[in-house]
Amino acid sequence: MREGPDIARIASLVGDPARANMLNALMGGTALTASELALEAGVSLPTASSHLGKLMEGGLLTVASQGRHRYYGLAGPQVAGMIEAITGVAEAVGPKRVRPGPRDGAMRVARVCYDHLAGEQAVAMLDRLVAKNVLVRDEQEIRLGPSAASHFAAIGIDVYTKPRRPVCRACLDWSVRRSHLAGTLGAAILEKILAEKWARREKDSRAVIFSPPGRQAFERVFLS
Amino acid sequence: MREGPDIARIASLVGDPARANMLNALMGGTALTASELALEAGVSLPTASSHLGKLMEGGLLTVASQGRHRYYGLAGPQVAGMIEAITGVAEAVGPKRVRPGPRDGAMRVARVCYDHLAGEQAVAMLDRLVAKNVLVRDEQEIRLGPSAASHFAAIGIDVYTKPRRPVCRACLDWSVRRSHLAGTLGAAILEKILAEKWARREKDSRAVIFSPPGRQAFERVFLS
DNA sequence: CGCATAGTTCGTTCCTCATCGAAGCGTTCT
DNA sequence: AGAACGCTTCGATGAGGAACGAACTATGCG
Repeated sequence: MREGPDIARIASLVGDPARANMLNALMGGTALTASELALEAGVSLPTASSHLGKLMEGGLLTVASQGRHRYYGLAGPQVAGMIEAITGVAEAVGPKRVRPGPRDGAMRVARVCYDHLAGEQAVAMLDRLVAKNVLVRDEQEIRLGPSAASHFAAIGIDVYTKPRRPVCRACLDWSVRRSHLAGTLGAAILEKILAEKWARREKDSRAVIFSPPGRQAFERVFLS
Repeated sequence: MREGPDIARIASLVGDPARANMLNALMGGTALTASELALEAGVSLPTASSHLGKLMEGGLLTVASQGRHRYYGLAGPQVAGMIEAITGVAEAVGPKRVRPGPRDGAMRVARVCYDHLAGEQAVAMLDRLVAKNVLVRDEQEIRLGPSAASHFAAIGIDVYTKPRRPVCRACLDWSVRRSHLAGTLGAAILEKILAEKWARREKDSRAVIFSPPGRQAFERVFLS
């Protein structure tokens, strides 16, 4: 009955679980591809595409086509602010969850994020690689350092194998609120971790469980 | 897939047009009854009751029972802030409507708000009544002034006829962002306006159209 | 008590919209 | 060119939920 801006239209866009997950994933500021968002939301690609279309039409998203990839990002700080506000209310009225406590401890420590490792372990690893100057952090971007090629070759990872995708990318970690390493290099490292059987994936979950010796090996290689 | 506060749940509560209208109506800060909100949202009472139940369960509303009335209000400033944020986005991305222009001119000038008059005419009327000290504004409340009884009696309105409901109440006008007069007195005045045929109601709309002589009469009685 | 008003609950109907498989485009790599 | 990949469009299916009428509870009035 009332006139005025169509707040129901906007709110209902955020009101779908799949779309909410996508928006949440984009809150890190990094633009993501449709496939990544589909995984993030837990829906198929066609479904994700449909959702993205609606979010675009609603003006909540922008898109940048790069080759055959389409990078979706939040339309602006105002949209991000709105999501923050909604999150605040949801937190306030939501089930009084125990303080940052170990809701799902394993997930906080290490988990899969698309095709690479996320969680405390992943954040620590990126920190260490940057500290050792193997990787160079430059604002939003991450680049290979001078010793990167030899450093990773020693571990059995060729940083130049799949040049199609960006080799490195920063990806914001929801549990730690800091970045971890994505891109082909991040994917290769996760692949190695699983191939060496340092860790196994929890069934039907994104959690990654390290075995005690596996953890030692990982720390020796990436955190020393 | 992502953990975290259930933002979709909250957003979907706001995402229904009926509920959005209710929340919008409550943004004025005045608590309203279920019937008033049903009218505001343009739905039947049972439907409104169901919506209110959901908003309560979601923690967005509080309720205060007074006799057989139940006054619903926003749960707090955080909720109001969230609605503001959503409204901001909706305004920004919405159809670039012409500046406050006469979207529906008649509605801005005068319309029905539940059982009383709203719009520019109503706001002007309340201003004038307060200026003449017939009514006394005291913060949120409006009370009868010393000359109120005689003043309204002269027009043929008995301010003491229906003591069940508050005689006066402030109601925020969405188009002008200022208050107009609600309560039994507000209702009685609207009744008189229609009874005297100073104005007629637009079919299927809340607009109230004054005839030229009717407008003069109204201005003589209430705006002089 | 009986009647009126305010609100909720129940049950049914109906429609929107999320979902996915299959197929269709455009890009990139070999 | 052909194959692989990223993404969108189309069509069919299905479930959730918004809507209202009717019946029920609760409060107030005479």
